[in-house]
Amino acid sequence: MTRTTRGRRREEDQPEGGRRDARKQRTRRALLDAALELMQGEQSFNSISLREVARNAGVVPTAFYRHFKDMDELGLALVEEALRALRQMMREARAAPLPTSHLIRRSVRTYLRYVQDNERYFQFVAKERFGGSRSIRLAIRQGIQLFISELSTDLARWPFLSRFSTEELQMFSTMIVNLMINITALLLDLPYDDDEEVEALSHLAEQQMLLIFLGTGQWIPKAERRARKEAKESSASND
Amino acid sequence: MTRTTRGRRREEDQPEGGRRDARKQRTRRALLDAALELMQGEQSFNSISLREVARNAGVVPTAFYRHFKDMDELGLALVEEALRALRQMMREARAAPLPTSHLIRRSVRTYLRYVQDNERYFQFVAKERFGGSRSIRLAIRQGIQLFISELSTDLARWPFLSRFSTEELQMFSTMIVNLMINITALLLDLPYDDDEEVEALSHLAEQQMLLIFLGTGQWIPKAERRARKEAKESSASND
DNA sequence: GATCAAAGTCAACACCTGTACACAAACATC
DNA sequence: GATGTTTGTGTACAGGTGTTGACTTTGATC
Repeated sequence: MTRTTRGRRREEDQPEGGRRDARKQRTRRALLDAALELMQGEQSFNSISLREVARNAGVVPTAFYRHFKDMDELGLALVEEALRALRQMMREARAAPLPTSHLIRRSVRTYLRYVQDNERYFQFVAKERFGGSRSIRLAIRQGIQLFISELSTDLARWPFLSRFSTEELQMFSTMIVNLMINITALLLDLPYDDDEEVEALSHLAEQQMLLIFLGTGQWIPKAERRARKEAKESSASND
Repeated sequence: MTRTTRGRRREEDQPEGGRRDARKQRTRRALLDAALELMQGEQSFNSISLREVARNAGVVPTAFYRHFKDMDELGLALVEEALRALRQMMREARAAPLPTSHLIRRSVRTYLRYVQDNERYFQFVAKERFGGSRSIRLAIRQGIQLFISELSTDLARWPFLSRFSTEELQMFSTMIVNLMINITALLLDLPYDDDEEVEALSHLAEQQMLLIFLGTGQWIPKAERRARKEAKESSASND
């Protein structure tokens, strides 16, 4: 698909460094940015028009088609960008792991800071997670699911969680991620970056996460549950 | 505002039982239903047009204005209806309290059944909670907040939760409600009422709720936390 | 420098949108 | 039954929409 030229092109194949391509990427970016900007207000993705996006990108409507065949295609591109950025944040976090002291506190704050820095993307994802077209919703959910899986393999390394099955770890991760998504939505709805409010949200998230970890501490792994049940039954006569 | 007639009207004031009023209510309902129906598909609320709603209600566009001044006003009416129905469900649940055995299991199933029966409203709320206009978002959030408060006063009656402050109970309730909202969204996205899938979702919800309750069992009330800390400090010399 | 495909512009189309206004029918009140 | 209000209809307007096809400009390839 990329090979549109006549098939020659040897030396500089990967870089795509042509002045032409640079220009193309620039207006593509402009279109994506325009869409993101338009969604900052009241509008949802499928209530903004192709023409609006083009206008906002400083380009004529028909030029849009040189980059996306559809608004839907642009939407999927946005989802992909947003999730890729998120995954990278997580990869970085893994590379430089946080010290275990105050781990929850630090993780929450790092994440919320990241949300504030990439507000536009999160705004978009939050709105479209349930409100978007089927394809967009699916793409987002898939991305989040992947995120959950990665988190659960991280959790598996913790000593006091190692006794759980992957299925159980997935459940814990799901709850943590959902929790953070809810907090994210609240953060995005704050009128302006009010540090005090952000602080309150951080605290709330920490509390909720702590509650979940306390819960895991009491959770009886599925593997043990059957064993205990049998033990109880055999000891019933001893009572 | 209701008193549009010349001020007479004595005997049949409350019933509003005029043939005229009945007709008005009927088309008002038709408009609301039309909007709900249109949202069953891919569309979000602010991507459906006034004309579309009118057309779907079997009425001419200009007739719309006899009932709502705006699409936004219709949206708020839908929010109000949805939340009122939900609150009533809860009131009924309180009137005929569930037996404590398998309480979580029964509550979850009752609720999910209710969601399935009122699918259209939940579809609407789910989409507009983050995607809608500011006023709609606020109305929904306010309604959910009220719901959370009611749940937390219910929880306060449970013996093993009575030691917590209202603030803490609110947090627990928030988590439970958020959890159920997430499950609701998943339920709404099932292709068709696949009983097996619904069963799986029920189970998931029960597990997650159980985890939270396990967490509350380990949660140290704020009031005690200070006390324990002091006790620990004074006993430090004894170790 | 000639050639050619890609990126962007321009004008036009058929259609849909919200809203204003004048009007007809239905009903309640006297 | 006359009168006035309410509910819904019909027409019209100015403007926005997605998509088309033919065009110019621009940069890469030979």
